[in-house]
Amino acid sequence: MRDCHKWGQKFQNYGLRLTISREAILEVLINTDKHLSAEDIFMAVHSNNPAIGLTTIYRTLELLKQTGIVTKFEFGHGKAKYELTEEYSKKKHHHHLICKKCRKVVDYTDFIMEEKEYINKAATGMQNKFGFDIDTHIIHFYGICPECKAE
Amino acid sequence: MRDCHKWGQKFQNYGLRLTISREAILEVLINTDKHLSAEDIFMAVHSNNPAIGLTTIYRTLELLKQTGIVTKFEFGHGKAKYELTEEYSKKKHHHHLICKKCRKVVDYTDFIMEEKEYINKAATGMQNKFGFDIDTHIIHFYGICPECKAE
DNA sequence: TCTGATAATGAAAACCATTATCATTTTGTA
DNA sequence: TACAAAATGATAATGGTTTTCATTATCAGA
Repeated sequence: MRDCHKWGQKFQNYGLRLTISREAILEVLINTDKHLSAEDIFMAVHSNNPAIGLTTIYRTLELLKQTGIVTKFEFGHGKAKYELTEEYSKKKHHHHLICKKCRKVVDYTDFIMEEKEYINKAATGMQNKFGFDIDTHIIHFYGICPECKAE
Repeated sequence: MRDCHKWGQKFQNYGLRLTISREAILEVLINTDKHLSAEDIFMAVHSNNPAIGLTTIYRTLELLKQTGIVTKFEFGHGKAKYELTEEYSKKKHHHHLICKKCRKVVDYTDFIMEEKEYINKAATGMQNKFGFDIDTHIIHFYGICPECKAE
């Protein structure tokens, strides 16, 4: 990687330090296209940096969430999953497709224009109706994946 | 109430019994327009039926979820919330608007046609692309409510 | 109505992801 | 280099949810 300028900057602005642990965690997040739990990240980091504890993973993820670098998702299966926000990720804007049986999560990137249209209308509507300022939305689709269907 | 035929039927089909506890829990769910946690339901049930324990609440909610009578939501603040599915509820199809500060949840029912259009396209797309059978989706909007903004 | 098989229940303990505590180490800066 | 602030790891605590297990309620058939 060695491309931490963007975060380095962000960390500075928040008075935070860019430490080995934090770099290692970011590196894991950058080099995956999966949806990792804190424990997944812990194990990935652990292979190179056995000294980094699970507590630090959680703390750092919380920090990264607060600075808008990662998003935390709860798919409803106990463990939360984390991924880089659009601004910091190579991934396109996407939603999640979750298999109710095996809990696999797949990204879905089509029909973004249609989605934007709907979301904008809805967000404006809510602004007017309730005075809520909307800044994020999530869309999850639940179903059964082909592998589980085949069983 | 005394209008349990629909569930009574459903319970029968699954070889389940329609007990006092289950009726009491359903009654609470019917007579609210809020998003209740297991504990909320426990407390509501407890006033009339002090003998019913929290374990039964959890077990029953899981059962109701499996039979498609209630939906479980995880808004990401610890406790899961439950509400009747559309088929069994007086509520219209709606989505959730969640205040990130005070965690209030508000229902939002507008722009359903636009939503349907987008969701149908997306669901069909996913069917074709991944072979996933989609049967539910959730849309959550996150923001700051007017009360929290005022503070 | 009784009876036995099965399902449902409550209390308590177990679970397990996440958070808080606190003493120690690391970091950036004077 | 020295010092204050931030970061860390090990451990304990938290808290919502599940399991366990002995007891009780329910239903179908005799």
